[in-house]
Amino acid sequence: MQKKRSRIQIINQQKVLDAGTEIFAKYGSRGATIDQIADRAGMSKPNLLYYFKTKKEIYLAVLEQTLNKWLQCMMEWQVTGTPEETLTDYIDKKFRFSRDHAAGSRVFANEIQEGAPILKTLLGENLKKLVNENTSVIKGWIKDGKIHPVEPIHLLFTIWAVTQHYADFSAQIETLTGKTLADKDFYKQAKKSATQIILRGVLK
Amino acid sequence: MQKKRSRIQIINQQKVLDAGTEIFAKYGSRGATIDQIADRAGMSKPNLLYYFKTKKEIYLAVLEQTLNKWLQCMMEWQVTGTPEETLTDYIDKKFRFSRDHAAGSRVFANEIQEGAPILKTLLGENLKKLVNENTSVIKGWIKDGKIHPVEPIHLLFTIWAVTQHYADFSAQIETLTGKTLADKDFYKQAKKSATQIILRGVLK
Amino acid sequence: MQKKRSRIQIINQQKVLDAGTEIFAKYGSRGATIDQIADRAGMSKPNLLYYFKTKKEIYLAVLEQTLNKWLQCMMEWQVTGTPEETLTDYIDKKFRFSRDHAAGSRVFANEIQEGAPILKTLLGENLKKLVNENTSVIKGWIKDGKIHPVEPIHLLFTIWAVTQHYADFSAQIETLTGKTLADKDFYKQAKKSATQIILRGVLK
Amino acid sequence: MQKKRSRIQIINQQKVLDAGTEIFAKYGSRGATIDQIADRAGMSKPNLLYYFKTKKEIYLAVLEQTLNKWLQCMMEWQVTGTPEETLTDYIDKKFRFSRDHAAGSRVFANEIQEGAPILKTLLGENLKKLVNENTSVIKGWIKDGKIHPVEPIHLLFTIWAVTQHYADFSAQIETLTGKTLADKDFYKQAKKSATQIILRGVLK
DNA sequence: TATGAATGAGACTTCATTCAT
DNA sequence: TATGAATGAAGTCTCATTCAT
Repeated sequence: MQKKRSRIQIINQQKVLDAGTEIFAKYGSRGATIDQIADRAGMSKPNLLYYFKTKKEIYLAVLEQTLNKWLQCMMEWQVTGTPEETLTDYIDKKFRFSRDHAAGSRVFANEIQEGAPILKTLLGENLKKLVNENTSVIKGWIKDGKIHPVEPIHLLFTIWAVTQHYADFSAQIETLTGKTLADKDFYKQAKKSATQIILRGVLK
Repeated sequence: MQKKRSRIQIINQQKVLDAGTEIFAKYGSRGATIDQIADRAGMSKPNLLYYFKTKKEIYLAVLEQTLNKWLQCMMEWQVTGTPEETLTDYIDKKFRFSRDHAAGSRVFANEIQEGAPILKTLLGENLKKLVNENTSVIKGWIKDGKIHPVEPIHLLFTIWAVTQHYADFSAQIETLTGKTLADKDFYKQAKKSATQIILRGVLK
Repeated sequence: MQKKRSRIQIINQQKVLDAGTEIFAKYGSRGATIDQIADRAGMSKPNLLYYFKTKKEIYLAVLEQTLNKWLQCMMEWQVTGTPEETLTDYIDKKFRFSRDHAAGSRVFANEIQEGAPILKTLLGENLKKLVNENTSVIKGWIKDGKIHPVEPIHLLFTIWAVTQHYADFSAQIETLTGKTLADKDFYKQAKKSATQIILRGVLK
Repeated sequence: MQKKRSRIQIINQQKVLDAGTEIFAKYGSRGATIDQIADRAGMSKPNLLYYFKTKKEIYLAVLEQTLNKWLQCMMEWQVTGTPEETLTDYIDKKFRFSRDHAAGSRVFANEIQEGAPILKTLLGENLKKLVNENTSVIKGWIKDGKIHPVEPIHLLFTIWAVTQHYADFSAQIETLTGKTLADKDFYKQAKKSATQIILRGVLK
């Protein structure tokens, strides 16, 4: 029997998660303070702690929520189409994630920089499995002569790098261009450029 | 009259900078503690504070030192050669920076995620100027029909993204491959893959 | 006009008093928390506070309830009989109190250790008067040559010490013997031993 | 190689232990606050925490220090002499402990009331062994017809009860008599009365 | 009568920084 | 130059109490 969560509980917990995502994205799990999170969530610190007993608990929930969305994105790698279709679709999904979950992406980046003490246990072997599936598909393409020979794992890293960059370095990008992925034209342009380079870079 | 710096001073200050770089890379400017830095530097906290009066001073020095090395790397963009030569050389330099200054790169990444409050003043318009120079060159190549038309700034972002990814996400990469850029073969493979994709992606 | 107390009110207030006695006995007036008491009383914290407005109020009520029972016990010192009868009866009553109100006895012990800030005002001169009456009786016995000469107050302390020990140190006693005063045989044995020693110790 | 402890460290740690003993005696492990302890020790809270990292650590050290003194007292049960000599000596030692370590005795009393979560592990089977040795001796006396038949364990409890009572209930005793064991005459009187009653209570 | 939600005060603990040697 | 000792400020968390329903 699962715990009943009243309407207000769900709303407030989500408020905390959203605020926490923003703050953890900026300052990391250690640098972030409950005060900051409570402030951004628009509630008092003790009230926040009524919903999540400890800072760690908030961090965990933030990580988990982001992870779920991220895994969903990762798993939707469509293996049925041609390499061009598959890669285009994958890059599209990753870009969408970067735009819609920029802060979450940065929380991940931070967690990884801190040595991923939590993520490792949350992910376990899941990521490895997903990656193995993806690289297998790429290997197949190469064997079938559909794309240029390239180390599959590095192709994946390249895609991740480019798509996540727009989320993780949005501050820098905004300084240089005045734009973020929230800007529709900029988003299209960024996605188009990245897709072009990568596709042309591997397709025969 | 500038302060005399004895031999031991120079050595110890560098010890602190190295330790600080590692710790700030992991935990950000707020999350890092002087204790951790002193510990890694192998000196007592008060002794460390004899060399740098405050935590902020350490952070600033770390940032500045990394910035100098980074700017040097950025400015060595050789505009004389062909696009192929120029890009190959640039990617090579960025990869070398990622390998030799992985922690510094992560300090940057953190600083940018925190909103780059210090970097902005340290960089001022320098980065914009550099970027403008680079994009001008790329625009010239396109106009001359030497490379496919791409948004120059996004090409730059792509290169940065890929090259920095190996430094900033080394923890994740190590989990998945068991390797880091410190591994010679892995380094070559990564650089080769990235270079291939990007060059093929833009060259005609 | 006194407040009407409904049936449920009386029941719940007693629940709180019982739970409070247990918890205050373990952790003292400061160390005990309303949460613990509410938990043990099987009601929510706000509901508990509907019956007693503050923690102090609970503590006071617990103390007062125990005090009443204790005074009743103390006042039933039967002066009419022989020393043997009187002491036997007194020890019996004190033992019964220890058995039936072990937790209450420990609440007292705690209160006294904390300096008895409340008890002092609740007791006022009552205890002194009672003690004076008792010591007078003992003095009479001595004068009449009925018992060995002994400082009356120390005889009282001895009786209190032994009888209360079984309540206040029941945890230790249980560790060593596996028994408590709730065990009928153990209770008889303890009372018999104590009575024997004390009676033989003072009777001629 | 054991940690070096400078002179001032030893002094300050002892200051904390003494203050801690007093405060824990009054308020128990939960009710006591670091502020109170620091206050009584005459040092600032952070400075106190420089010597003992947590409140629990102080509590443990207090308990351990008292335990050592207590065990020493318990183990000096001189089995060589007559029952009269042995018991007199034992009561004397227990009284001295009550006088010299009254606060420590109350810390114990509190710890036992809280269920002795720490003491149990610190003591382990030690106390049981000690008690078994003592009761064996008493059984021998009874078999040899040297003392009246009594349950040995209850004789021990009686002695403990009376001797500890003067420490654990010193507040009450002071209220009633205006004296504590620190008063030489009162100490002698108390010890004499207790010894008389108990000896006469068991010796033939 | 009962309880989920909210909060200010205060307790524990960490940490940057200073002092004294 | 080096470090043990000390501290104020700030951060995490608990808890008595109140509010609203």
